[in-house]
Amino acid sequence: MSTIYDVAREAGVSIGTVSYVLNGRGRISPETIERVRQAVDKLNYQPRQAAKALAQGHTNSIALVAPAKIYDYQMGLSKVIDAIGGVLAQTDYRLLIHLTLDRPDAWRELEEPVRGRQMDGVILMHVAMQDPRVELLQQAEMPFVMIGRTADTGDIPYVDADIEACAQLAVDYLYRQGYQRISMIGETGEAAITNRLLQGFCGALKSAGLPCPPNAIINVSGSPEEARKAARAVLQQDDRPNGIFALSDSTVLGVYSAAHDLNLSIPRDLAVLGYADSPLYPHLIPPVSAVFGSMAEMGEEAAELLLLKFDNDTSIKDQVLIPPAIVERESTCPA
Amino acid sequence: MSTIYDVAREAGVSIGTVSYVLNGRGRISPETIERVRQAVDKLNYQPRQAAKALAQGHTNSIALVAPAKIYDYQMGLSKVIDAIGGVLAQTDYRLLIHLTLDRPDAWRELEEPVRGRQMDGVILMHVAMQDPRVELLQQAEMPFVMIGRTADTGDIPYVDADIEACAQLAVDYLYRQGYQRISMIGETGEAAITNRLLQGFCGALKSAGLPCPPNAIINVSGSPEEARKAARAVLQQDDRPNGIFALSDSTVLGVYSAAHDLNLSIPRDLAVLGYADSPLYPHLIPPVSAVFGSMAEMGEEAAELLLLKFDNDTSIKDQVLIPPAIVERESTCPA
DNA sequence: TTATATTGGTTAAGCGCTTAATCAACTTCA
DNA sequence: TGAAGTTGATTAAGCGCTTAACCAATATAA
Repeated sequence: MSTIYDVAREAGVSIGTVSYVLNGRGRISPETIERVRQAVDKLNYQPRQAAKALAQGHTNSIALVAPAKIYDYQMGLSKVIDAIGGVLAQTDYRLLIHLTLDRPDAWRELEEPVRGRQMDGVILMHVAMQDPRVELLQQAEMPFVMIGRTADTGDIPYVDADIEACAQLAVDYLYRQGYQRISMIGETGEAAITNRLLQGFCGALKSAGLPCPPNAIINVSGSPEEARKAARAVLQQDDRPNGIFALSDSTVLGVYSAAHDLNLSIPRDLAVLGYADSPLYPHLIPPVSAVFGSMAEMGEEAAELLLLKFDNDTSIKDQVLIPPAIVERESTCPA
Repeated sequence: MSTIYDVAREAGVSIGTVSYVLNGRGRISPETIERVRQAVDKLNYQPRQAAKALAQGHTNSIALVAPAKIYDYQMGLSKVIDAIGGVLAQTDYRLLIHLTLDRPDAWRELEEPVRGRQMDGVILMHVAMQDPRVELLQQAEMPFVMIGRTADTGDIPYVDADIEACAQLAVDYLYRQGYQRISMIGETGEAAITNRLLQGFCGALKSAGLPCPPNAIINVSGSPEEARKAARAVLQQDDRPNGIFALSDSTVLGVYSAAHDLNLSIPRDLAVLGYADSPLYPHLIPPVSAVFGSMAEMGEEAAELLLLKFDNDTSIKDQVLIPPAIVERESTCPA
């Protein structure tokens, strides 16, 4: 591999000049620029990133950290990547992705890169507020933004769907479609999220003049199997729900299976409303209606927020809630 | 952030000693090691990766490059990551992930990191042999291994499922289950792959004493919609197939929808056999039988192969084919 | 006792860049 | 004509590590 010295020699200039040309700074004459360019091409030169990073004190890359749990991908990872990539393309930042396996202590794999400054900033996606990585980032004074979690404390920047509004909208919508007995099933992860969901849920019921049932939310782990079991149990009760708000695509899969088990037809006997913008939804049978805040918007906001942090702009709003919308498909019987 | 100088001062030794302690090399007394350790802890020191990389000439990280196309995730990305992670955990290599968006020229985003030596090696997953990135890696003399593609030329190292054997096994299996009119639908990507599939497909038919039909393989883009249309067209023919080998999970989704459109019951009227080990398969209705070579095995092999390349071990077999297996679920009517 | 290893470090060069400071050669202007 | 910019470079220090080479002190062997 050729170095900046080779290029300098080839072009008959000093390495400083080469550096200035490559970075478009300094005062260099057009002829010299051209000579350097040609030398670069001829030698097929590309600056070594480690050297650049060491000299500059930053790496010009940001990392997206997300769980590798497969069904989470469906929850819009690619849309987020797309959006972040779009924003970063305007800058000279690059995007690294750290997918964390679902193993105990897997978070530690982030320690070396973060504290060793492999990146300038981090976007944490679908990572719980209490996750040790949050503290890691804070202690390492690494700028970061969370996606898909709403913080309770004021000092953690995040972009999230307005899940309270989501729950409200979901219930509202189902109710208006004629489904009056509504349950939520899914993995809420944290108490804070559960509470926010219940808030929206009960709020919607109340404004419809209905009481807020106990056990409105059925918490299951992320796997479709668990959701299937839970849904089956609920759907066998006397006063079984006729509308289910399923909090992830894997929950939807479970609920669909449960409905099939019990010979319930969707949407005739049971409405299923998904959460998030899973690419799976249009392709299940029947296609799944869903409520969600745009992942693309969240990705964009998060990226921009992080970039602002780099300019240590303190005047920015650190907490962004994306308003939800409904996509109507066939699992909820459009009136 | 503290540097190695701070640690050296704190421990009362030279920076060389600190470096030796941290890397477990050199000859250092237990007492000195302890002192350095304490200084490291006290100052919360972590070596800056850029400095380390520059001094050592390598970064101790390898990159997994894969398309960000969402349905591809299902084809085992997380299993591959898991497997690679498992292998790398034994070493001191770290795994970076570069997800390439489905945009023209998106491959160029790999140019800077690769030529700038941000990683020591690359694993290319589900990337075509003719992809410009292959040439990029070769020109940059960056060690790499491909996953999920079989090379025709001898000089490109790869790990892939034995797709010829997959097709053969698929047909064989369907045939034995009583499905005699079999079609393949999916995105083959390259002519080489199509040919290999046909080879296995027709081989199996021939050994069953059947002729090899024209149009045995229906090539569609990766989207479920296209697969749905194609499947619907095929299933409306006079002599419609009663068994379909669907080459990806998104194809399976399309075929399932098509069957539903035409009121065909799976597996009674139509058997559907998926390809690859998608986590989706167990959760569709009915659960999807599939044939595939283990993604975990592929990931492991690829990682080990790459590590061997680092020791420029030339004596290694560069081409690995993983033998396929069948997972029987309910979409193919177990006899 | 003297030559020879061994132990436990230190020294300093080098990795390949960036960039502030500097400088020589021209212009411009009073 | 000389002082003051301006242009287009060069110089050299520094980023934070690694590591070969070296060295002093102590242990071992002849």
